[in-house]
Amino acid sequence: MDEIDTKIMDLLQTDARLSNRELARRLGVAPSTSLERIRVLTRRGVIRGYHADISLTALNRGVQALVAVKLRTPARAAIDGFKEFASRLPEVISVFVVAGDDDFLVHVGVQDLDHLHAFLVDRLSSRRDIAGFRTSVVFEETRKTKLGRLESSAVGA
Amino acid sequence: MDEIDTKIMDLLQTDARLSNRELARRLGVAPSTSLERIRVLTRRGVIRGYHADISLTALNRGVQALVAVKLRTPARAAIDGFKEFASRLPEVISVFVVAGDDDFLVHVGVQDLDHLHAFLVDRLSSRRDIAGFRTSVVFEETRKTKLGRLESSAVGA
DNA sequence: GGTGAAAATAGTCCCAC
DNA sequence: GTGGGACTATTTTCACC
Repeated sequence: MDEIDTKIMDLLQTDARLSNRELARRLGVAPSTSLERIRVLTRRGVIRGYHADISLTALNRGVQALVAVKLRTPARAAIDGFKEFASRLPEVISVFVVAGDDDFLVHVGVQDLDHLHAFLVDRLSSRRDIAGFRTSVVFEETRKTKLGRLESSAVGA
Repeated sequence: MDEIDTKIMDLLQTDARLSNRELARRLGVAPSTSLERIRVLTRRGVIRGYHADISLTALNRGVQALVAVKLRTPARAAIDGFKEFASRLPEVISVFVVAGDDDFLVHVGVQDLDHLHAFLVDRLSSRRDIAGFRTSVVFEETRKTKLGRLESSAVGA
């Protein structure tokens, strides 16, 4: 994982459709070299895939919310059960299994507030395994398009 | 926004590096047609970009957390100020400005729990504009790689 | 809007270093 | 692990439908 690999990750995070030729040019290596680097990074699971970023509005998901869910009995079976359930709902964008005040944070994207309401009362409230949930409607989201690699270092000392 | 556009969004969400030729083949249209469709979708802001999905572990971010932040005075200036601040921190993956019990939900990714601790006490606790925060450490994340377009419909009635 | 063919450009493999 | 070169494939434009 040297400087070239880091730069490949940076460049492909910014524009996954860069041609291999252009990638090689920016790296200062031959195209065959960058191609081989990409292959290795992919095989090692460093590059997990390439995805188009589609406007949520175009997907009829102009309204987003983060729903913190607490289960009645947060044991393995209940957690796995809810996780599977939530992941399959079309409104759900991502599901975080967490430690803290809650057991899950569910990121949902829906058409409007009526659909958010419907999601909460029809899909969540009816589940017996949920002790309760708190909903945070999203006003604005800032997502980093390019994530840098953090220094591998000890803290403080 | 017809069936072909929808399928383009699906296919490019799944694999942004699909060649235009292969895309056209799967759509059942000529390559020049799919190329033009992509151009229009991009110009209209439906396709926002193409990004490689890089393993968080490879980026030294094996530990993730969601931090719910409450400001002392959630007025415009304070909100914008904290949003700018949080977005610039290298540990931060995304920032949600929300309504509800909190003012922000900050998604962070760091090397380990020591670095999470350092992030919280060094970067957040020192800020005078923060009334408090709650941290949820992430055990597991399930993110949808392909987001479908939701039906455009009224709820209930 | 969509198509097909031609010209320009890029991807990929092999082999020598 | 890297780079050059040859071969193949893809992208892109454009006149036409």
